[in-house]
Amino acid sequence: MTEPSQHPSETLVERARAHLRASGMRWTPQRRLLVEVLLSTHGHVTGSELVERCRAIDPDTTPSTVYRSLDALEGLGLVRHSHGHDGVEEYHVLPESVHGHLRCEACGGTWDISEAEAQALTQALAGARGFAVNLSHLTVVGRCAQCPPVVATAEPELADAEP
Amino acid sequence: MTEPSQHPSETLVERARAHLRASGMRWTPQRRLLVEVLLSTHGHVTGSELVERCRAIDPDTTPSTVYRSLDALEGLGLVRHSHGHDGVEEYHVLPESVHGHLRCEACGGTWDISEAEAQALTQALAGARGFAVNLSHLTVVGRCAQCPPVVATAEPELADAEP
DNA sequence: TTAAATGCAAAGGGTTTGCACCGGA
DNA sequence: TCCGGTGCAAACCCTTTGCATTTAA
Repeated sequence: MTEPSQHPSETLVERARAHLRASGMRWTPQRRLLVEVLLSTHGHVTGSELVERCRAIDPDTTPSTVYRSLDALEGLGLVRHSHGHDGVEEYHVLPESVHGHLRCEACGGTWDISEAEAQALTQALAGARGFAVNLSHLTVVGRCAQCPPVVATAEPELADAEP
Repeated sequence: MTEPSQHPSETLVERARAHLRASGMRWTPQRRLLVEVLLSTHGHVTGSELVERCRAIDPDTTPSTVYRSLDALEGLGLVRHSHGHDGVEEYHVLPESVHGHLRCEACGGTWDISEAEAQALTQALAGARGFAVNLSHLTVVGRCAQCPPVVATAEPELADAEP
């Protein structure tokens, strides 16, 4: 995976263009902008965030174009979407390797979960149920090491009132 | 309308009422209906599904009331919500035990994941990262044993074009 | 040339909110 | 009585769609 001369993302933009054109789709300024924004993105972004970011660069950006382009790019496998913490669609870019996500519900931080790290889960489920985990759709929510643990939720506990 | 019957849900409705009243909240026909609908619910329901189901029984049901009551009940710990497959909020009732969910992306079936079953994952993440998994927010997507495995996604593979 | 993409504006679906009235406790 | 709840309608947010126009190839 060594790119000889240029910025890695430079190459990726190039590839995105090639992919689009190879599929009979067109390489437009709007799509180029979107691809660049996507490539400058670390973890996940929601559709509306992408609209914003594109607009920050080109104020003429239109939501419909962004969403349609996102669709197109997704069809080519350049981006993928999953469901986010609040039920918002989230896109993430170029999954070089299949991985899941970890999100801290306190600080909002996110990290990747590698296949190796998820192995404990995938194997457990495969063994017990014959269930094949789709790692790219896995988001694990909880508390990261930096955030204080939950402070005794003071919960009514309806279900356990039973003697 | 007080049946001295011993349907388990009968008891739970009673408890829900007690909980509400203990918190200074009121027990209204609308809330009673919602609680009954919730208790007759197996897995998860979306807010709008709940609105529908309530409307099926009482056509005068109003969305705003349902959502507000859902909020109230959630505040008491009687229901919990998580994010669903398409990013829709999903409620599930009375989590007697904390558990996650398993969803087959082919047949749409869902199952619970017990703490024991998730232990492999939670321990792995706790050990490696000090991350405390919130099991009730865990949804694992994949293929169940009954559904055929994915048939070679024929994916463009942008990220790794050549060896 | 010519079909694909764009931009606009309007629709859509689920959820939320403001406000006056209603009704549990 | 009194404050929480209800109902209605309108607002909202994000996303999608129809259609005429533009534009990449």
